[in-house]
Formats: sequence, structure tokens, C-alpha cells
Amino acid sequence: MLKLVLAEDQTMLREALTSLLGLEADIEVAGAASNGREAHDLVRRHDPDVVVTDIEMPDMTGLELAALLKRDGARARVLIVTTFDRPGYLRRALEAGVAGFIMKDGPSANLADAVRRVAAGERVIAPELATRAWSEADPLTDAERRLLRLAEAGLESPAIAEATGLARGTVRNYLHSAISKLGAANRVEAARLAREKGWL
Amino acid sequence: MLKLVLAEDQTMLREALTSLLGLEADIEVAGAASNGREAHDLVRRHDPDVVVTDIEMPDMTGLELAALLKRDGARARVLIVTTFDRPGYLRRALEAGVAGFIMKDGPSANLADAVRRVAAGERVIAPELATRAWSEADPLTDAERRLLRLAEAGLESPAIAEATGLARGTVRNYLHSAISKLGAANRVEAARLAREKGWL
DNA sequence: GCCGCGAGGTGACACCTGTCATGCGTGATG
DNA sequence: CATCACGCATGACAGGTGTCACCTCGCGGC
Repeated sequence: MLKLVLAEDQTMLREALTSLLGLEADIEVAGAASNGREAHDLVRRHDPDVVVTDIEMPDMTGLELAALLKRDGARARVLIVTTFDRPGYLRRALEAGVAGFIMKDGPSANLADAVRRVAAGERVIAPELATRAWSEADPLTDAERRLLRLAEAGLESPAIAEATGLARGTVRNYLHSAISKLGAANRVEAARLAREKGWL
Repeated sequence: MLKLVLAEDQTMLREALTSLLGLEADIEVAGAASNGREAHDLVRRHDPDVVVTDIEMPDMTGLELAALLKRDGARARVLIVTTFDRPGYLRRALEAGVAGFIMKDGPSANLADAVRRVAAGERVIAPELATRAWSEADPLTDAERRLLRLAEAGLESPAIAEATGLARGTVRNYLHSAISKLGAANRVEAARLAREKGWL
């Protein structure tokens, strides 16, 4: 019997997956959480074989959860199930030592199958992503990422400088650097591109 | 027996919902589509009692589908199931004559229930949204919306002017108008706010 | 006919932005 | 010790942006 913990913030999908996985004869859903922190608690309490988790959740993302479980030395193997085919996500997931990474766009029959294979020690990666994961590395520095996030929200350079403690000129230098690394025409496009790649 | 057609672009959720609704004794899922256009075909073919649809889908959104079915004079009643609690979406949905509007964040047990009530002629609206729907009307004109969408992608005024056939000055006038209507500091923030309200 | 109105446009001004050259510390590496 | 890279900063310039006052043209109402 495979014991698993589920983390997914959308209630309807969480409950639907809980029901469907529960129907499998060899799988038992020990707990379902709506964010990473709750999931972390559930893992400590139930010591499951597999953790199935979304990425984008409030409070703690699935990627942060995976990194935390790795640090804990938890026995559970992590299977990421996500909406977004952002290469950066897969890359960060692999760095956090996850055992599987599949997409919500794939057929749901894949899910139980992936859970079994992950539990058996296999590594399961959505094939359409496998080739792209390492093809494009995140070229941004931490500072550039931070400023891009602020620019994305519509802050102007003086406001960003204020918020970060940097000089206005430095803000523009960092953004310039990000813009040219990404091949964008301006900060707005740069933020959009970085977000699409999963680098933000 | 209630016959229904489902439209949802995320394969995993679509299949999960199809299974769960199929388990209900009084509900039959006649077809499931991954976008609005496919769903429209399925409705014509199956003439269902209820259409359960997501909003944000490629090719044709759920809101466009609802409007189209209304124009067709289709018998089917439409139940929107969405991730986003954007007041503008609910408002547009009501204008398109939908019979129900619930959120994926609600418990999945609600879904079958909502389907039955919608089929029975009731109107079902997620209570947390009902009060907010008409509280804030979309103040934007069509031109402003179009330009905001382009600005959001990172285009600059000359490029927007080129794309729309307007003069550069006019582009700035429209954006200025949108910015001040939304109480934003610049076009980027304006686009973000409008998107959050469901006006874009 | 003419009045008003709204869509679209012009021009000017202060400020923000993207680009680039250049400078100054500090800590690592030879 | 020298120097080299790196993080942060400055200054200057062309061009984009936000704001505002004002113009023009077409069209429906009176």
C-alpha cells in the first residue's frame, strides 16, 4: 500500500485528485493540504512514501517544500504536478532533488502511474520538458530578479531605489543588464519573458 | 438524467471532473472539450441540459462560449467554474446570461449540487462574489482596453501606435485616461490593476 | 443651420528610461 | 603585494512617458 500526501491549493482539483487516487487499490491518501507549510506538517505526521504537490501555492510553494523535505532528510519522494511548463521550474525542482515532474495538461491516468513509478525509485519527468530543462539556464543575478519583480508591479526607478536602498542609477543599471540578457526591449517585456521562463 | 457537456483546458482537471460527475447517479457527461470552440460543437451535437465551463481557455473563452450559446438560442444552461474571483468576469458572465458561477476554490461537492440546481432553473452564484459583482463597473472604453493589453506586453507608444494605426499622441492620451481612471501611477500598474479586476 | 459632443490629434514640458563610459571600494587570487 | 573581478555608483544623452491645454472633424439633436 502506497501512502501519500497531497498538496494543491485549488480545492476542487485537490478533492477530485484525492477521490481519484483513493479509488486506486494500492494507494492511500493519508492527507491533503492546501499549501506547502500544511503539507510539511502532514509529511512529518504521516511519513508518506510519496508527496504529490503543485508548485504555485500560497504560504509555501511546492519547490520550497521539496527543498525543505530534502533538508529534513525526509524519506518521502516528491512528485511535482504543475500547470506551467516553465523550464526554470523543472530545473529548480531537479536541484531540490524531486523524483518526478509532470504536468496537469497530461492525462490524469498518468498520475497514479507516476506515483507508482516514483515510489518504486524511478525518476519520472514529463517528456516534453526533459529536453528543455537544461537548455536555457537562468542568466539573472539575485539583484536583477528582485528588481524585475518590482518593475513588474509597475514601480518606477525612484520607487524601486527607495524600496531596495539602491541608488536610482544602480537600479537602471541592473534593469539594463536584465533587459539585455533577456533580449527584451524594456523592463516590462523583460519581466514578462523572465516570468514565462520560470525565473522569477 | 441530466446530460452535460464539460469544457476545461487542463486535462488532468477535466478528466478528474468527468470521472467524479460521472459517478453521480443522475448525471451523464455527454462530452468533454478542452476549449470553447470544441465545446460549442459538442453542445450542438448533444443538446445537453447543462454546460459546465472554465473561463480562461485557448481558442475561445468560457465567457465567449456563453455569449455564443445565448445568441444561438441554445437550450443548455451554462455553469461557469473558474479559478479567478475577478468581479468583471462575473459581471460579463451575467450579461451573457449564464445560470451559474462558482469557483474552483470551493469544495468539489458543490459542483454536482450546482449542476442540479442550475438544471432545475435556479441561478447559482458563489456567495463571496455576489456582492462584489456590481460594486465596481468597468470604467474603461474599448480603445483603452486594447491599448492597455498592448502596453502590458511591453510595447512602447510608437510600437502601439504602429500596431493600432493611431497617432503616438493619441496612444498616450488614451493610456493617460486609463491610468487616471484606475488611479494608477503608470501604464504598467494600470494594466496590472485592470487585469486583476477582470476588465482586460 | 448650428450647437454640442465625442473620437482622434497636436505641441509643449517635466520627468522617467535605456544606454554607455567611467569611477571607486572590497575581497579573492595570483 | 599587485591586480582582477564584482557590486555599486555617477553623469550624460537620446528617446519614451505622463500631463495638460487646445485643435479639428463628423454626426445627431434641435
